[in-house]
Amino acid sequence: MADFNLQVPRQAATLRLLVENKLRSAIAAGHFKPGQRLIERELCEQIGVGRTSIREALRQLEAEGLVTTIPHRGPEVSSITYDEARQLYQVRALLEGFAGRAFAENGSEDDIAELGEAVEHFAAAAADSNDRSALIEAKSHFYAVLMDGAGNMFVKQMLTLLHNRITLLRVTSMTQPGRLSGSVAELGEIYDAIRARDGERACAACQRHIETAAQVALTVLKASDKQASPRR
Amino acid sequence: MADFNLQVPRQAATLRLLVENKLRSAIAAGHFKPGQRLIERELCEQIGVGRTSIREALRQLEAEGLVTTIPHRGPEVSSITYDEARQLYQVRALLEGFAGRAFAENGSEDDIAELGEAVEHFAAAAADSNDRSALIEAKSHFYAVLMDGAGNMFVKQMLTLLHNRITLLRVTSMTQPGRLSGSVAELGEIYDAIRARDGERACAACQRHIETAAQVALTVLKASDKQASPRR
DNA sequence: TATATCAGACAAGCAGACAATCTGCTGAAC
DNA sequence: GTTCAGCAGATTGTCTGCTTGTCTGATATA
Repeated sequence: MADFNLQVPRQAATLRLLVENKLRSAIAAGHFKPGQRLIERELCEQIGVGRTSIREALRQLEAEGLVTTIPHRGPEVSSITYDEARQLYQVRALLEGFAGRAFAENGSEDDIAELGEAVEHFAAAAADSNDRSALIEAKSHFYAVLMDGAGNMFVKQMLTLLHNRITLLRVTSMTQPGRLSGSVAELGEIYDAIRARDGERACAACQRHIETAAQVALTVLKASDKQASPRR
Repeated sequence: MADFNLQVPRQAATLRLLVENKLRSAIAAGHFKPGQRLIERELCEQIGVGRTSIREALRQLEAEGLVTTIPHRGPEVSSITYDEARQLYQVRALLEGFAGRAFAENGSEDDIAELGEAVEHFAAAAADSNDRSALIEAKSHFYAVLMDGAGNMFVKQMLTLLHNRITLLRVTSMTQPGRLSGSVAELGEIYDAIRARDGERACAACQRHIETAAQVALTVLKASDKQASPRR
């Protein structure tokens, strides 16, 4: 954490990136719902930029899987079927398990210390039950530290992608009553295993964490999922 | 394989996709080398389309990691360091292992039969040592069948991505003398394990296959890699 | 009722223009 | 001779207007 602040303003430019992030968070926040069409001209007006920037940002989101573009009809927010969600969680468990193992085996002491702090922050946020955004923030930070410490940029990239798509589900396991303390315990287990440099255990703990989350999310999904929208 | 041909012409449109594929294969073929700048106007002339299409296609490739865009300087073909290549092969082994296991456990009999054919084709192409393109074609087909049968679209997506980026290395393990028969044997092992419905063995076989390929590729890379180009 | 046709909506794509920024070079000051 | 300011060229970033192709739904007709 010693060298990250000098060059940050360097990439601040490019309107396109701003639009991209704007749209991404709007989708994550549920402002645009899955299946909703995203009409270029409307977005131009709402965001206040030209069509070029909008189109290119949409192309980026399309590549990430957040929006689906139907030729000559335009982009819409991707929807995700029950089955896809299941697959998604499978891959996520696989990758996070790998990240956990890699962290345990190769992470620096500094990384581990930072992870410890992240766990504490999360626990603190969980205790203060009425600050949801802080909770989400804390959890994101935990994952960021975990993925950075794992030292594999591809895993990080892919997990970020998967994470974005999971937000499409609008189902966080944390929204379920009683899950919160479970989450805290699970993150704690991950941290313990990593601190002990036990790769196997860290991998298993990460996977268990995701699998538990998946179970909760999929149950909720199944209940609310009459049938999925037809594939493109 | 019974229902894939009626709707294929349906997506033939969108100039952007054509440009995208054109560029992708040009990069894969080594026509554009890592580090080379891609100037929009030149591409417009070479391909014969407007700047819009070029830019959007480049955006897609950027998201895939094939090109890197430096703000106000433009896109260039991504280069990949030795260390990144190592990470890349790690993830690939992880994901292909998963795919192999999933195929063994959930693949249909039809899928398995098709995989068998793919293996045979590859072996035949390997025997005829002077048809390189057929060899590459056969190998791609094997992977395509493998990933399809695994039944996880995210894994497939990610592996496709990784595969594209590996071509950036311009180092195929198959280019090494003597590796070819090894490859054939390894694919055979994968097929055997899957046919026996032995998930563990299939997973291990896939991982071993990638690890062997990685070893060869990384050795070659290390020899030719004085130092990597500076990160963006 | 069912089919055919038409109009509107909208993305796909092109062309041209201007602004912002990077890069390298020239020339002047020390 | 070295260093730095400043200028010019190159190239992307962004906007705008326009044309074309395609889809959707409504209207008209058999």
